[in-house]
Amino acid sequence: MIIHEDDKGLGFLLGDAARLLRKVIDRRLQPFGLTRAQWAVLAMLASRDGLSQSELADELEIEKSTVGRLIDHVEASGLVERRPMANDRRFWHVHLTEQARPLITQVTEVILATRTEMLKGLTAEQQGRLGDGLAVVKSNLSAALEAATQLPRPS
Amino acid sequence: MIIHEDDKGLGFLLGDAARLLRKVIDRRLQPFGLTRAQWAVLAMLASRDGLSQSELADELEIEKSTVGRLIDHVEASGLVERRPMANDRRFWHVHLTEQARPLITQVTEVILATRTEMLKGLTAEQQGRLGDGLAVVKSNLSAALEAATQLPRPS
DNA sequence: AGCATATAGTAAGCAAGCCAACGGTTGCGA
DNA sequence: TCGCAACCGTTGGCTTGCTTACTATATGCT
Repeated sequence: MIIHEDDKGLGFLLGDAARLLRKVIDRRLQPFGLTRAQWAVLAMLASRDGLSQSELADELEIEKSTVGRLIDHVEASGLVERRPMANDRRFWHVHLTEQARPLITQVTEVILATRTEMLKGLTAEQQGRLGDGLAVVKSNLSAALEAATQLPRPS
Repeated sequence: MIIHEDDKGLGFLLGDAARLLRKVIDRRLQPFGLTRAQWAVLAMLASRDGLSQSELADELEIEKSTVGRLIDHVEASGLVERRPMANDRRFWHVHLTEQARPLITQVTEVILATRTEMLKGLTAEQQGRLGDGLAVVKSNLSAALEAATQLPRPS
């Protein structure tokens, strides 16, 4: 009765699901001129406007060079604005523009609809367990990454 | 007690976990001169040698243009060979080379070790439920993608 | 004061996805 | 038989991601 797609392994399953999700969202956001990655930036700023690029990189867990390019795009689209900081000229605060607000409310609906569609057929409890499981996996992988990075073993 | 990383939503969680997994595997496969995507090709050929590129694209669920470039890489590494098909000169069969075999057994161990590491702290039943949940999500997303694609409704 | 170090952001290069468009083969139908 | 449709693979262009290296600015230590 259970689906048990074990042929390809959980790792591939995880990658496939994530890739599919990106594909679906990219398509649905195309009419808005956005991609999934750009939306992640906007969504973060919607709740915490004025973050610096490095803070954004930390929150989104991607590299700062990637964040820089993403902001180039959304800034070119006029959705975001880099404002210099007075006391420290090294970094910028990234702010949403006026025209971003209405677009964000629209896109949020699309995203939420997609999420419920993606979780169709799962009970609330199953969804919770899925989230818990993914969180465990994520923290295991973070640990593995750090362990691999610090080659100098602390003995 | 439960981790419940719901702030960013299940979609982001899924993407984050998948991105981390790719990062970890890419690092661990770097000594072998492989990436995660190239490994996917080799793993598929290991069980079904001689597939065509289109068949590979179907199995791996990625575009044929992506498959073509992946094969360019692994072919340049000497792990794979494009053999013309006699009766139909349109396509090639992709075959593993001799030197690929031992490498595949080595890499398989790394991959399996990473999988168990990624699932550390989850019981077998939890792992099963995680896989089932992901499979449901994946099939929901596939359906969403197809629905979006076929604009001409068959009425 | 002055130099070393750390930090914010940028730039260049590569891999992997996608899409769209093209060229070469095959095969079917008029 | 001829031509058109379908199919396989390639190419080019775009976005995102990582890595590494670089510039500019701050800060801290001597």
